[in-house]
Amino acid sequence: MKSLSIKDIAVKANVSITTVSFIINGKAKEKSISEAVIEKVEKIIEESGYKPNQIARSLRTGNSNIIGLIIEDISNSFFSRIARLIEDKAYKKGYKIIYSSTENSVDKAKELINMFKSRKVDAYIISPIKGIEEDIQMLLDDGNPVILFDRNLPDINTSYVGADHFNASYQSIQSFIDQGKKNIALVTTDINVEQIIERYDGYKKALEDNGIKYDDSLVLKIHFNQEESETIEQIKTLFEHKKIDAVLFATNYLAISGLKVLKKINKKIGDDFAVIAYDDHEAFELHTPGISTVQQPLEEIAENVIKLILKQLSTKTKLENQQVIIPAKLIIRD
Amino acid sequence: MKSLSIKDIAVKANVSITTVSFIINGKAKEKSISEAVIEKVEKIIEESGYKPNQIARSLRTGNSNIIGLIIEDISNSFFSRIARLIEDKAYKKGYKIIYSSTENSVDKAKELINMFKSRKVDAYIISPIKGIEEDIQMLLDDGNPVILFDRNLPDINTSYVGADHFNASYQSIQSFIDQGKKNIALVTTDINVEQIIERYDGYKKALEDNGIKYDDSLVLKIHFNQEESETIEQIKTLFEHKKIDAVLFATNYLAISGLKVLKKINKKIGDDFAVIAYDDHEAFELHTPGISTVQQPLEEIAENVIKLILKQLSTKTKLENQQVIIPAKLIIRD
DNA sequence: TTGGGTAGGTAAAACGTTTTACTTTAATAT
DNA sequence: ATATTAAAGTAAAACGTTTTACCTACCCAA
Repeated sequence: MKSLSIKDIAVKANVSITTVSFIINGKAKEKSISEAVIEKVEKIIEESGYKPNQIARSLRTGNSNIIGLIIEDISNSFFSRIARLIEDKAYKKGYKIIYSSTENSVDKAKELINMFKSRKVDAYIISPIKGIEEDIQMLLDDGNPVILFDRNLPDINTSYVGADHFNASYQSIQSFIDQGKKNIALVTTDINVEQIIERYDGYKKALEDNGIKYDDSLVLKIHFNQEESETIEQIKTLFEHKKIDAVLFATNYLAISGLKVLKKINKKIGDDFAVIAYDDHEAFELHTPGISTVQQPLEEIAENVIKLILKQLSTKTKLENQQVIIPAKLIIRD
Repeated sequence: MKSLSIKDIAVKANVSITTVSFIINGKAKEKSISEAVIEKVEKIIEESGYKPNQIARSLRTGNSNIIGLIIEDISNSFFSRIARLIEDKAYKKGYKIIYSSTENSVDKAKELINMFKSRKVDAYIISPIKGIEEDIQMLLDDGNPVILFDRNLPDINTSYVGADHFNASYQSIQSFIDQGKKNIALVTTDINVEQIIERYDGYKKALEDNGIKYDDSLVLKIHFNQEESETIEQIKTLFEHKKIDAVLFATNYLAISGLKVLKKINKKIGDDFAVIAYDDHEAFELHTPGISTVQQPLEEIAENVIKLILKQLSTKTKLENQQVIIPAKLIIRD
């Protein structure tokens, strides 16, 4: 069953294709089509259930009403929740989202950009990784709206939305110190992205400002793509061999691995051992005792991303770049 | 900066558009294009970074290499993990995914189907809700490959992949009874989908088979779209006013709300109060004591879905429908 | 010498829209 | 009476591909 085309409608209504097109696109008035014709055509469209072929439309107009979303991993709750919020808001403005996960692979990220390009997406929302600067720059050079979020690329000159990772990290460490902690560990990942580096910098600076000597052996950098069992081993080693009274986990999945270790070695969180996790997770509220976390303002991030994108899309000229840095919130639980 | 077209390549190589097209599509041999020309053109394509415009391609060929994925909510970890697995596997075969969340709204689901239709997606993977049977039937009538997963629609005659919800639920209840429990509650949702109904039926049948009288007041049906605070209130009321020694939660988010209640009213899970949650969640393993769960075989579900879709896509004739029911696994923790 | 076959290619239609530039008719102004 | 303008609409080009049907030149067999 072939689907209807604008031509079928035109024939049925006994008018030209042009006329139907004007009516579909709400330009009937301005192109002085009579009320009678408008009504007739609209009725036929309604009855026949005709829907314009978006592909043909895209080919002709050059835009697709699709926004490409490139993230690290849709199965990570931070990203899936952001994705949902962005999808929601975009949907209301008539935009669809195509997403894909890079899995932190530069090659995959590049491929994704190419694929989005050949699909002529109208805009790009990217949580980037190092190594794709050139590709992003090409998009910008071609005049595509691009917004980075969660992680920034210092060399790229475009809008960015993200949480204030440095301060969030700093404050977490400060709160440990205020509780009298001295031996504070950091469990982080080795992926080389701004946001992780800032968390590290915040950790270091807070120690320094409080006159505590930075000890490299208290910082554990977990390899990104490794099996969880190995991660658990490494954290276990750290906990068992070092004198530690507090630990900041730089991501929620690392914290989850860390909590598994604690359960395994039967170490209790309490007065002599404190934990803070970066990025909230349902498991943390439920945990006994509750796990303190740095909450990223998901809603606000999504809101700002989509606001910037839509603003950019609705004007043809390139807008001023904006760097939106949103404070994260330290939630203390026990 | 306009992007390159096949014409630009043709001009540069001093051959016809047709020739370039044949080469791009690997039909050069079969169309007897000389080695020399092939090489020349390929070199130019390589150097110029030309990528065919997929939109034009889609318009001409009628297929998009895009698969539409319609789910309830991408921010639910069950769906986001399935989505990731499907995306992965599809990607390897050159297919992209467009997804959207229905939020359990019939209207939104219908809109999504229409939107996918007008975008000419090659296939549909749908976790359906009641009320869109007609729309799905239309897709099938038009010859589109459609696969349902997680939830089936009994009236629709197409392939389906999902877990064996009835038996998983039955076994959970049986395990309670084997532990000597008598007053077993079910906390479920009021959305009217197969998979939820099966869980309910399994609960009922297990009680019946063991000679325990079904008590309607022990079954709490939570309204789907309500605030979590209200859910917590309702569960709290149930726990406080009824004599209960075991409870099965029909979804993981309900279980999480339930655990929050237990924490709040300071009721311990143990010998006199047992809990099983349907669908695993990281919080359950970490919880003290560990929460037993019914684990859905995500990987297998995704695998089967994509296998069926790809098989269907690679043949032009409609294949035999398949109903793949995969056993779920009861994981006992403590 | 003719006919057929094949190697190596190309012109042009088609996919379903949008949009520009144009036509026709009627009304109005001078 | 004539020029101008407005109203109502349309023909055809263009977007970038794929694909069908064709063309030309050459070779070889009968």
